[in-house]
Parts: sequence; structure tokens; C-alpha cells
Amino acid sequence: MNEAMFDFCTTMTDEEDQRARDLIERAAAKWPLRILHVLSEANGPLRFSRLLERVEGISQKVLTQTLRTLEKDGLVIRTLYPQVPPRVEYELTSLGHDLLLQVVTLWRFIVERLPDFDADKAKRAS
Amino acid sequence: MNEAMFDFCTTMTDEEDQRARDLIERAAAKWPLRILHVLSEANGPLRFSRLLERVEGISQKVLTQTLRTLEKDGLVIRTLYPQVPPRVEYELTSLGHDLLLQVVTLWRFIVERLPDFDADKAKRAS
DNA sequence: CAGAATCCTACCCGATACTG
DNA sequence: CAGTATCGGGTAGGATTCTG
Repeated sequence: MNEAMFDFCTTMTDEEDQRARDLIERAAAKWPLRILHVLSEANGPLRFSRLLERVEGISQKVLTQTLRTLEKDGLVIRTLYPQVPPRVEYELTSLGHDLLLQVVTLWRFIVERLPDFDADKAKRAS
Repeated sequence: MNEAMFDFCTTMTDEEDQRARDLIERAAAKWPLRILHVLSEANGPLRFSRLLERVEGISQKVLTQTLRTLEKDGLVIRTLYPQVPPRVEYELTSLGHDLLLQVVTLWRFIVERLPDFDADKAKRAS
């Protein structure tokens, strides 16, 4: 069962493993999930300044940085409208949406078992 | 559908949300998943030095630190056998095992769609 | 408006001793 | 064996200022 569970691990190359690992690490960092969530709630494109408002606590610099990374990873699309003043919109890709769905599943699992995520309780239960 | 997807978000308190977020961030950091995976493969308790060998590249200090965090989060159990020289064993809790199962699901999703995780391809597909 | 550039700080992590 | 203690480099992220 443990073997079956990790079967797919043996069928992937080291490079695939490393890329997946990197993606998870980047996506689970401080801000990316919040940004994806806000974009998902918006249910459509959002301007940079809207994101800056709605992702509470993020700085302009880090928002820019993180959006660039999300774009490189194929999770959001950046659209520049060449106007003065400039207008830039960000929206989820379908991949970004699907990934968020997966993460929400994990999220729900954690929230449901939140009482267990405590050392003493876990010790007693095992 | 987007609403249904995030229904549970509205039913949880801010504190629950924050705790879940923190747990994901900690678990998805550089080393924790590797450690959990190694413990899962071992299919039983492992001594500190075995972990140090099998979690390739980790330093002794960071392994200790990370194990402490995993223990606090209820994902591993630390058992000290008061001998000389001391012997300490770590093993997955059932919660740790379950969490790893969830993460592996996510992992598989990412590996399967790895070709999509690329900005240009995603842009063309959308 | 949407950023780029700069400065600064805190923290993570690795390497290296040392200890019960 | 399984740590703790200490030092140092690298980096993520915040605050601020400037610009097309």
C-alpha cells in the first residue's frame, strides 16, 4: 500500500521530481496562494492595484516579484494594455485554477483535522 | 462552482485559516516533505543518524530543527531511549501519513501536468 | 498606474566546533 | 549518538523613492 502510494515516484525522472518539488515550494511560499485565491474570487482579470489592495499586507515589490514567478510557472497571465497611464491585468490560467482546486482539497483536509495538528494530541492518539 | 469550491473557506474562522496556511507553508518548506517521505518509505521508526544519511544533503542542525517542528505540528513522533550512547527514533504519526497521502495526490497532479507548467505553453492554451 | 531601483533588516541555512 | 552553540553568507521581504 505504501508501495502503491509512491509507485508514480519511481516512474518519474529525477528532473521531473525536482521540478515538481520546486513548484510546490514556490507555490506554498508566503504569498502565492493568497494571490491565486484572490484572483479566483475575482472570477476574472484584476488590475495590479486591485491585487495590491486585496492581498492584504503585501508590498508592491513582492507582489510584482511573485506575479512574475506565477507567470513563469504558467499559473497566471499578464496582459499589458499599452496606454497612458498603463493598465495591466492579471488572471488565472486554467492550470492555475486547477492547481488551486487541488490545494483547496489539501486545505480542507488540514482544516478538518486541525485539532489533530498538535503534538500532544497526536501522541496520545497513536 | 467557484463559490461551492470555497464554501468551506467562509465557514472557518480567521484563526483556523491562518493555522492551516502556516502549516502548509511549514510543510512545503525545503526539507519537511523529504523527511516525511523517507519516514514513510522506512515503514517504521528511524534513528536520527539514519535520517541524516537518507535525507540527502541536509545538515545535522537543520534536520534537528525540522524534526522539532514536525513534532510540534503532530506529524512525527520522537522517542528517546535513555541509554548511553543515546538512541532516538522518529516515526510518522497517522496524521503525518495522511497528510503525506494528500500531498502525494497534489504531487501526482503536478507531475502529470508538468508540460503545462510553462508560461508560453499556458498562454497558447488559454 | 505599474513598476524599477535602492537600502535595510531578519531569518534561513550551512559549516564548524563542542558536549552528555 | 544525538544533539547544542556559535559564526557567517545568502536571501526573502519591507519601506521608501523615483520613473515612463
